[in-house]
Amino acid sequence: MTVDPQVNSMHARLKEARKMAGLSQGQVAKLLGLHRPSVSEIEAGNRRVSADELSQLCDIYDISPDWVLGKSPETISPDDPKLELAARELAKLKPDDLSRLLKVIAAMRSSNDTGGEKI
Amino acid sequence: MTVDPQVNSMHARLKEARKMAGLSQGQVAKLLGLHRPSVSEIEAGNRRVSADELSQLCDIYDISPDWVLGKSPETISPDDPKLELAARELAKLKPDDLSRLLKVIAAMRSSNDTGGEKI
DNA sequence: CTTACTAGGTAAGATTATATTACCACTTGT
DNA sequence: ACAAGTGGTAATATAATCTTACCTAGTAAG
Repeated sequence: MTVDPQVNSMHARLKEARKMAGLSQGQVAKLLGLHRPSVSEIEAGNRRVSADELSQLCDIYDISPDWVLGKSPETISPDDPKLELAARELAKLKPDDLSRLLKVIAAMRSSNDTGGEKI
Repeated sequence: MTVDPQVNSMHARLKEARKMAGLSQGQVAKLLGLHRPSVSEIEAGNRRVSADELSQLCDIYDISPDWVLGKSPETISPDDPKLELAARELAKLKPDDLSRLLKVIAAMRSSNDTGGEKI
């Protein structure tokens, strides 16, 4: 998802997630029962987000609260013992997600991957 | 972490987590920069919790936002065959691919997707 | 070029929630 | 009994959000 290390604030992540979900502020506002300016101010960092709103936004955008609040590992040092970390992360996944992930892995291995493209 | 099926609301989980951490409302209030009645009302479900406050509470109680918001995924049993398969596949990845994958995992965690879409 | 439509940012007054102080009851220890 | 600690709740002053409105930029047609 975010692959951009400069997206480090919650409101920026929420904005990014909305765009990734292909939704407008107005659509999100309607889903949340808010007015559009409220969504605008939230994404500008000028308005707080309640825990309930955060929960709904995570459902809408299909992201996790951990990630929105910056509790998920965002950057991994290239020379870490990454396999063990990956194993720990895998254990946290739901079975369906793990199945999806296996497909991602397969796709990665079979691609020639000239680098640079986002997931 | 979990466990009491009757603890199904966020404020109840926050109260439970505070007690598990062995803290009083007054101590938490001081750590959060709030007054004690605010903590009391939060745990009674009469006051909203902002995302920032939620984040701080998770740090203080050593819990995850996913759990507080009821999005904690079922974990896969450590001896799940799919987990071993995934680990073997991960070992075949190039380092850069693995780094990218870890980010995907972080974003994917606990997202509720019954939609069965392809990746 | 003009019109219309969509998306998004922002201002101002009305409305609502929170902050702050205070007082209450209960418990524990002196 | 007393004091200290914990937690629930009320009243009002304060701060936040809501709601409406107006503005700009971009885009697609006429």
